[in-house]
Amino acid sequence: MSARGSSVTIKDVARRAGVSVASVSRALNGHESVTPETRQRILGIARELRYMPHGAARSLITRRTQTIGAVLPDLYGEFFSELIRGMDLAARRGGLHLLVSSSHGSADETAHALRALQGRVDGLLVMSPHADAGLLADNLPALVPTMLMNTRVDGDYASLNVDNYAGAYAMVGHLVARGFRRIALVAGPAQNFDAEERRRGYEQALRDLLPDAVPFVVDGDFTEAAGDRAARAIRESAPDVDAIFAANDAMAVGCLFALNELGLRVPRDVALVGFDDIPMARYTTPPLTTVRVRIADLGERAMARLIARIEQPDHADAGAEVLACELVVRQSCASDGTG
Amino acid sequence: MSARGSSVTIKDVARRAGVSVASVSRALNGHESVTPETRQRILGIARELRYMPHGAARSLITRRTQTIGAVLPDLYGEFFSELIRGMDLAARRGGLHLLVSSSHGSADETAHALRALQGRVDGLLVMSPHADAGLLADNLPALVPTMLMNTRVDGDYASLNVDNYAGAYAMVGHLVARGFRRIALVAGPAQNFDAEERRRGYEQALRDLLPDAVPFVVDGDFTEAAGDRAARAIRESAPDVDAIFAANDAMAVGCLFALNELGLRVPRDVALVGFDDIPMARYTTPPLTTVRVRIADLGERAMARLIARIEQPDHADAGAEVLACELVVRQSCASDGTG
DNA sequence: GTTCATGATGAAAACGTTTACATCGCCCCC
DNA sequence: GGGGGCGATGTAAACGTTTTCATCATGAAC
Repeated sequence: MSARGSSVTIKDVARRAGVSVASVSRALNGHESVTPETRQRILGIARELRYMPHGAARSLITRRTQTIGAVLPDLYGEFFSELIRGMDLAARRGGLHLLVSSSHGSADETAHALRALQGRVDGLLVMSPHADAGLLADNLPALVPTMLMNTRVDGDYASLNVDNYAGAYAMVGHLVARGFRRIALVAGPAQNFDAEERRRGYEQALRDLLPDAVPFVVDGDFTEAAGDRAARAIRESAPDVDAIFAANDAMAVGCLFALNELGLRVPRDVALVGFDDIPMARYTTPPLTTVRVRIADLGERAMARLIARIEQPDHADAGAEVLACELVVRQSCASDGTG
Repeated sequence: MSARGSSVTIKDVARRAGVSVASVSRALNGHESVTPETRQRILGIARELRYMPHGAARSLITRRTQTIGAVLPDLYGEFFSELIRGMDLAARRGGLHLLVSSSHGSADETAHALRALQGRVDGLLVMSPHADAGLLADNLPALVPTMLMNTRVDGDYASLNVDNYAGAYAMVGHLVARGFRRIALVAGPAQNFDAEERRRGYEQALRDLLPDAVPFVVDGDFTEAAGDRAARAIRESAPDVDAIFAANDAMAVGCLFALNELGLRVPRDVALVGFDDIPMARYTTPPLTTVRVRIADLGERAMARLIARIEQPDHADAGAEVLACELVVRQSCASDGTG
């Protein structure tokens, strides 16, 4: 029928129904002050015309977008997959959409993403382990409720952090209790808040529990490839290492792969533990001892708190919350190798 | 300073700079017809005021959102993680954002998501293996460029499908060549297009290559838990099965876990193969023989085609494209068990 | 010293909604 | 029968941008 280039608007519906746009809006949004017959007629015509409200126009006037923006360092791997799942869960419960944006670990891109999200989201979930206070202060839209995750900055932002320090400390404690004495850490990327906290936990635990041991840290970047390289480097330079603590599970998986290729059996020849408890951890052979982060819960909780803040801005739950971790013992670090 | 509830707009900048909003807009968007000094003054004030353009308002007038909407059946697991990564890659290259929406496998939610995205996106990437033609016709915004993925419908939509049939056929061929004769299929969810095509490939290959064999299919739903259950069911009811073909890798991982628990060695006691080649597949023990889908490529390619359509609507690349799969042979189906 | 092009700027319309306010019947009640 | 209340509907403003068009000054060309 209409060969016009633009799509059908509320005006078209109003014209066809012989009413004003106000009535169409009211009918569509379920206001009560419109007679049942008019409403039916309008609804019928809207359906017939395949009318769909224009989101941007609606947002402009209502100041609501029904969307939460999530700015994450990356979208790659099981960790973020789980995180997004948790966010999606809570968002769906609140009837909200999820706009994900990856900063690819770059401060520039983080800034750009934050600015671009202004006016398209009702709230912001920002995980930027590499961000500093200035960046956030400069680029966070002033009036958009924001929740920071695993981020170093804690002015009076609302935030949610994982207790990386305690988790790493507990893991080292477990290894020591099992009799391991030469424990290497495969660290995460430099400048990364999570990575730094985990390393801090490792080092402090070593100081406390094995005062004579010297920390042995090899570099990594949270990827499987880095784990692979690290394991080979450790075997090369320090074959007496009896336990490898990878700062996340992805690297532990890489280590496991390399160790297998080197003909070493885990845990008989060397113990191996990780951090995060990604879904895959229980399916490796042997299943991986790790620190459970409840990644999906983290995303879900952050989203839920954010939504609460949006719905009740007065409550102003601007606190910093820390999520406890939990040691998950599987077969990859049995001291006697029998699991 | 300003204690007003609303955030700073272009008008505030204009007032402070003593110019009209038009000039501010021009300065900010890099138009040439504004003197260098005015531009500098405006830019300075904008920065000082932390002005950020309101996305919805801008979209309303420009009819561009710089955002692509992706409606996926789910956000859970490595498959979607990889898919999203590919999309993100291509989107970023085009300077676009990604708005993901999960339909949780429900037609209602798919419809709702599609409608809600009207006016917030420049293009739509829809993967709904469960959708039928009517649903899409009713709910796809008329003028929004759309790309369908792994979806049964193919009117004159632009689409991108994985060659599931050929992949499954090839896998069965490989198993037969290796000498396996009693091959069970752990199927995907009913009504799912991908699942149906893979099953069709399995059944046809069996008919062609092992005319005497009767197909043996157990139900599954693409989750690890289903794989676990299926493997136990197979061992229970048909211990003579010598190869298990899981319709996706997640279920294969579940099978592997169950088989290990049952004390069976893969591939010595029973061969196991999957489909998708998720990143994890190479890290299981033994590494998993599977059909590589190049998931990230799939997402990237779909996004790239969509962007091309948006930028050059005339070219109208509305074709149906099929992405070939590739057999990846690892150790989980060696016929002699030595890999 | 006109005329004309040019380049910088401003005024205002437009985008598609929602909603405060005005209007207009209608019915009820005195 | 008139006033008051109310329920249904319409009018128009508002949201924050971009962009067309008009305006105005400036300088060049004659």
